[in-house]
Parts: sequence; structure tokens; C-alpha cells
Amino acid sequence: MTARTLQGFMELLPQEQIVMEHMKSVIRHTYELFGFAPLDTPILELAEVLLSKSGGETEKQIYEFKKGDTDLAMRFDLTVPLAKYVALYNNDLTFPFKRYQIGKVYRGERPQKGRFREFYQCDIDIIDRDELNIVYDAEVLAVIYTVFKKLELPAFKIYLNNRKLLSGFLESLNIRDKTVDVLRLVDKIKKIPEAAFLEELRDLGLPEELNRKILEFITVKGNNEEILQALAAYNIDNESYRAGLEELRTVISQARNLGINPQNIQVDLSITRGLDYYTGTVYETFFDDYPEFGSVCSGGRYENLSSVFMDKKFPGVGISIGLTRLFDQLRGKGLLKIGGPTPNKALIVVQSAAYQTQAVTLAGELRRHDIAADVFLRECKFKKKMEYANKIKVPYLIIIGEDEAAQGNYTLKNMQTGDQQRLKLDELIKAVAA
RNA sequence: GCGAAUGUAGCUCAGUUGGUUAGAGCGCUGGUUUGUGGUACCAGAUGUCGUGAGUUCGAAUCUCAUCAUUCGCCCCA
Repeated sequence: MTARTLQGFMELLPQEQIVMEHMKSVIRHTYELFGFAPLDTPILELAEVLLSKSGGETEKQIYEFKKGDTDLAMRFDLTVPLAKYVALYNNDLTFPFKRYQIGKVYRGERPQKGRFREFYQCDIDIIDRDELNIVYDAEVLAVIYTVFKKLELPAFKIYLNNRKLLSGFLESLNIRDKTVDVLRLVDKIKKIPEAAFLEELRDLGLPEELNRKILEFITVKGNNEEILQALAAYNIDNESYRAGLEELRTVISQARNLGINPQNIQVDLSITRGLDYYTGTVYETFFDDYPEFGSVCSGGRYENLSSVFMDKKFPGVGISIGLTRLFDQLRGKGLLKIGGPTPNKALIVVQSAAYQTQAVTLAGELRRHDIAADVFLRECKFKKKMEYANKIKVPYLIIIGEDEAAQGNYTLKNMQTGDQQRLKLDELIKAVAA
């Protein structure tokens, strides 16, 4: 029997896991800072629930199995479980309902770079009844912006668009029936040359003249203000188009009021998102210098979250950080500050077993002062104890030996600088806590 | 689901037209005399060369199969 881990499942060493947990904690705290409440739903659900609103692609990738007579499935994302949750508890929830959820989701697809079968999604969503204020679409941007800033990530941009613009535009060209196909193609524009894009449009049976217009429309360049102006200049007489433009304008201006640096958001009309339940604003986040990472955070607005479960209307807007991908790609580029494999601030070592009692007592004292500390208990040469302390990269080493015991003090060694000093208990605690 | 590539020590890899006991660096273990690590020096361990079969006097090297991994496409975080 050889030990191995399934492909597409991430497993980390302690020094990496510590960084991962830190990122999770920053995300969690930021989400709560914006007033989102925590939510946890089961990893397993009835298959019929998870497959309720999905297209063919989900069915192909979802892990599904039978236990007894029950058809079960592992959650594919956190949005469908949220839809079920809202349908189930809407009478007990207070709207607008803001929730966050950080959890693993499962997709049985072929693992590739940045693609996992088990990965963390860190979702936020705001759900309301009947109508949801458009300003929330800007708030979602502010949350992501704050998280990325706090995580000290490389330069990034949140690209946004409004689906109503393109669908209104296509409607005005009288090719509304091709909307889904065109959207799928638009999503690929960054990956394929323009000629190939035009050819694929031609394959849809659209006339050359329209195709040029579509290409021109989705590749409008400029800063946010310039793009908004260009969109207004199109002067398209279509209700959906006008609504989309107005929404986009509001989101941009409110984002500024929320304190987002305009450098970090960019209107991009080629962002459409594959998932067909989005109806308005859509988001995707990329790093300026690492486009190959793919989108590390995306989402959008949907008009009707729980429609498959009930008649009431619940519009929402949400976004999700793909934490596993984010972590994996940053690690691959050496962009993570990976430290030692221990959360300990101090390690206590004794010169000989005779001082074990003092060591254990001191550890208790440090922990009562909220200082993560540990006693090294393996009996070996003192040199080995030093090597251990060095290897786990613990910031402080506390030594107890004959002299210290006699004088009733401790030797505190800063492992980074090598400096050491003799301190009494209260001085020691102060020095380590600093 | 479709297409392509790659499998040699824990990791990254070398291994010359098939030729004897398969190598390097990093890491790991021990040591350089007993209260001090990170540097240096010395020594050491670890491989059924992915697996199975075939060709050959002889295979890490050639052929086939198989498994695994990786990279594209599709779709997505």
C-alpha cells in the first residue's frame, strides 16, 4: 500500500497551511467588517437539490452517488446551497440578508494548473425580496477591494460589466436569439485573435457587418469615464441597454464613494461570465502582471435566486474568491511570505531534565498571557535543541539551565539576531509579547 | 469527453551511438569532545530507473501494452 493523495486535491505542509489559514482569517474578518453574517451549509445535499437549476456542464462535473436509496451529491458551488437555504428559511431571515460562506466545493473535472477538484470558495451575497438596491453591486466591489488590499496581493484589477448592455445591444441589432452563443464567444475574445473571433461569429450565420459592430462594441477601450461616454454615444434605443448603462454608471460612481481606487476597477465589455443565471452586473478579477493566473474572484447579480424552489422573488448580488487557486498560483510564483511551520512565538528548552518542571510552569505562564509557547521535551544534546528551534523558525528561544535556576531568571534568545539576555519572569513576558 | 507530452533518490534533474557495482545539487541523518542554531568541513543513508512483457549475449536507454502525472480544448474559482 503506497500513501498517496487524489489528484486535484490540495494538501499543504504546516508552514504553508499557516499562510492559508491567515488568508482565510483576513477574508473572514473583512467580510464581517462589511456586515456579512457567517453561514455554513452541508457539503452533501440531495442530488435533486444541487442539480435543480444546473445546465449540462454541472451535471457532468458534479460528484454524485447513492447511499442506500438516496441520491446524494457534493456541492458544486456555494450559491445553489444558498438558494436552497433562502427558500427554506426565508420566513426567519431578515432582508436584505447578507451572508458569507467560506467552504470547500467539489468538481469532478480534469485537474490542470490552477484547477482543482476540491477547492475553497469564499462567497459573499446580498439577497433582498423583490428588489435589491444597485448600490450593493458597488459594495461587493468594495469588499473584494478591501480583502485584496489587506492580503497585500500584487497589483490587480476587478473588471466589471453589465449584461444588460450587450443583450440590449444585440436586441437592437435584431439578433436576440443568438445572445447565448454570442456571449459564449465574447468571453473568449481575450484568448483568440480577432480574425478567429469574426470567423466564429460568421459560423453562427451572422452577417459580416454586424460582426464588426459586435467586435467594436466589446473592445471599446479607455478609462471608466471614457467607456461610459462611448456607451452613451451609441445612443441605442433599447430599454435593457439604457438600464444597463444607468446601473453601470451608478456602480462606478458609488464605488468611488466607497473609497475604491479607480485604478483597481475597470469596465470591460468583454466580461460576460459563463454562468447563465447572471442578469446584470458581472465581475472578474485578474492580476495585472499575472494574467495567466486566471480569474481569482468573480461573480455578479442575479434576479431570482430561489426560483426553482419557490415562487417568491429574491434578487441578489454576490462574488466568490477562489482561494485555493489564489493560494496555489501565488505560491507557484513565490509571492507568499512563507515562514516557519509553527505558530509558536517562543520555545522553551532546558539544559537538562532537572529543569523540566520550571519549563512546563513557564509555558503555562506565557500561555496565560496569550503568548503561543511550547516546551521542547525530547532528551538530546543541547545542540540538537538549538537546531530544532532554528528549523521551526521560532522567533524566541527561552533557555533554562543551572545558572538560570540558581538566579531565578531566564535566558531569552532572539533567534533572528542571536542576541540573548537574562530576564526575570515579568520582563521576559513583556519582551516576548512585544 | 477530445488532443499532446512526460515518468531515474524526499525535491530539481544528468545519464553521451544499448555495455560491468546508476550519478549530481538541494534536502535528510550523524560527526567536528559534553550551555548555543543558521555558515564551513567530514561521513552516511535512501532508487525493484512508474509497472508488465518483448527484442538482445546485455536495456534507465529500443518496441508494445498498462498505470500515473502534467499541459492544451471544453467549462470554470
